[in-house]
Amino acid sequence: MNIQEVLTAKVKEAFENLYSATLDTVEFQATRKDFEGDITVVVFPMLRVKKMNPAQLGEELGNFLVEHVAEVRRFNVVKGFLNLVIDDAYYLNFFAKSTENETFGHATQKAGEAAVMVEYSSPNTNKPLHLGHIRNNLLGYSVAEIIKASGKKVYKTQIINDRGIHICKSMLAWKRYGNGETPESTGIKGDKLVGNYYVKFDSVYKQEIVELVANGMPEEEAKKQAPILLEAQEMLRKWEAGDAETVALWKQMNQWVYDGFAVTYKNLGVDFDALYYESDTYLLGKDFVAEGLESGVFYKKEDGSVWCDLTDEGLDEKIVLRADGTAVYMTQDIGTAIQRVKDYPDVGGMIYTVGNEQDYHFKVLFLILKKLGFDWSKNLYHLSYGMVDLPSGKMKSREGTVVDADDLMIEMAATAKEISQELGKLDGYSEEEKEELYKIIGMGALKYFILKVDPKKRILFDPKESIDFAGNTGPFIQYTYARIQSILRKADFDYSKEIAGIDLDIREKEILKQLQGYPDAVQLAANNQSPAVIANYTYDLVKLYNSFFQNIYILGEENQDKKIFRVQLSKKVGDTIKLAFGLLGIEVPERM
RNA sequence: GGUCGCGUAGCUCAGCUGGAUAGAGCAUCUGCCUUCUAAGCAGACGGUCACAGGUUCGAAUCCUGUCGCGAUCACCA
Repeated sequence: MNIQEVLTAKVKEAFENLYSATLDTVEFQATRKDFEGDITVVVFPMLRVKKMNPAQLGEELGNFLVEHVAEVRRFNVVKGFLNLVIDDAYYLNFFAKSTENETFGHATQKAGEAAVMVEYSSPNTNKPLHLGHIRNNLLGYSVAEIIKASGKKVYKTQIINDRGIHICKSMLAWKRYGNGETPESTGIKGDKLVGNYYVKFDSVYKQEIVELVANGMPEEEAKKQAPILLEAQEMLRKWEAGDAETVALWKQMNQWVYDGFAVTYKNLGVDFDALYYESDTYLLGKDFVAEGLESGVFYKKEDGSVWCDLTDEGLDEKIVLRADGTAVYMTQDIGTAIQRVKDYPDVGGMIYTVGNEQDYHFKVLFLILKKLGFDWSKNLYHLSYGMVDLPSGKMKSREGTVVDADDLMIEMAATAKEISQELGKLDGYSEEEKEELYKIIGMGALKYFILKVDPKKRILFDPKESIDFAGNTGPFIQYTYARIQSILRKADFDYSKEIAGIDLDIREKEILKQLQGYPDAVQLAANNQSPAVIANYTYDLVKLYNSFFQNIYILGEENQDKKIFRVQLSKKVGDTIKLAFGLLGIEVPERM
């Protein structure tokens, strides 16, 4: 039981005894630094129940608590705030218990609790991943890990957009201009190779438009009539008809892309439990449209197209099936969602990690699934995040204004290497170990940089300004972890015994208070689907620890019990950093 | 134009379901490596929380309006 729960009961009891009145809730906050105390009871809300002077009420409550609650040492009252000083013994006792649990703060999976499916990444297969995908992947992966740690079973999934006009464009350009190039023959990473032809397609397409316009065709018309576009559309029709040659090329080029993505995912450190391919699912959903048509959820227009009327919900009408009977995006999303619950019957809800440009789409999708009567539809969430923009504006693959994911990761490691070499603390590490470490630090900087900001806010990324390695950054936190490991390596004595009865330094107490808040931080992060909560929590913990580390001797302490406690405390902070960073997908180094 | 999101220090961001004098980092300036890793620590400087109303004992936080930025409103995905 944490101190807040203990005090809630006692304050209520005090109220009954002193004023024969009943409190529903008791409001707490951390005591401000300017006053003495560890936790503060806000008395203002109590005035509604018992009308009296807030300072006097605080005074009387304080006296009662000191008398009846062992943990409360003393108190002071400032205006309507009752500041309580909590006994060191309480924190030592909490600490002893928390150290028994290696994964303190992470809940074990509760029996009977429904699983959650988290979708993220979901790329198109016609071009390599860029910084925008990095944000998506890091967010999705991290939220999945956080929800796991909050006590639920999680499936990570993605839907790979492997079919459609976009991949046909790359295929066509490769067929025309590729001269049989392969990743093997050129040494170019598969997704990059395919992406090159997507860019090639676009430049030919643009050229054709210019020529058509020069010959007198209106631009709108030219955009639709450019020969290379018509040919790509023809290719898509062939694909849908199952044309052997087209399908073979499609398979081959997609495979190149998958091989390339696999490398990027591995370097990013993300993984998936279940893969869905659009080529398998794009026809799904039609049956449910038919059912919905029958039950009146949808209606048919004269031309045969099927719609859902959402004007009652303040939205528009939305098409769910084309006039020619083919599926639109919404159709397959309906089908895929239903398919997933069929495949994984323990799933009770889903989280879609998709940019905020699709807010409207998901609002509609969830409403439609609700109208179709699926009870799990109430547990569908769109983890909507802001775009990653450059100073010049949006990233555009076709125009080459993207920050490539692979390149960025390499740059981050290179920067880490530069800084490390300047500091020169890695004597005794082999070149291999060093390279591995540079990657860990570089990725730590990148991941923390992205995850520490609230998902819904957009990020401006300036390639000219490198990501920081000092201050509120991943490497700062990793560095603190490495410092702690250094202490632990040097602590060549048995520090396992439980310590009680020592006086705590104010800095030690602050660390203990912060540690006690870790379980709440995990739950809050899970509820808000926000890795930023974990990032900020960890930063605060690390700041407190560094202040302690720099101002108080640990191994140099003469009192044996204090020395042991400080080593234990260091270890616990290190363990917590590792756990928390694990939720962000960031590794921690033994040295740096 | 309708809808949704965002607007906090020069820059990048915290600030939970309303609570004390709004907090960090970067940048600028001072100190600190002959005991545990200076990617650090200790400190200084820096804010009309976009603006205007409202609710409340109390508003950066909740409500309304205005302004600014972004997204979206396709038989595209």
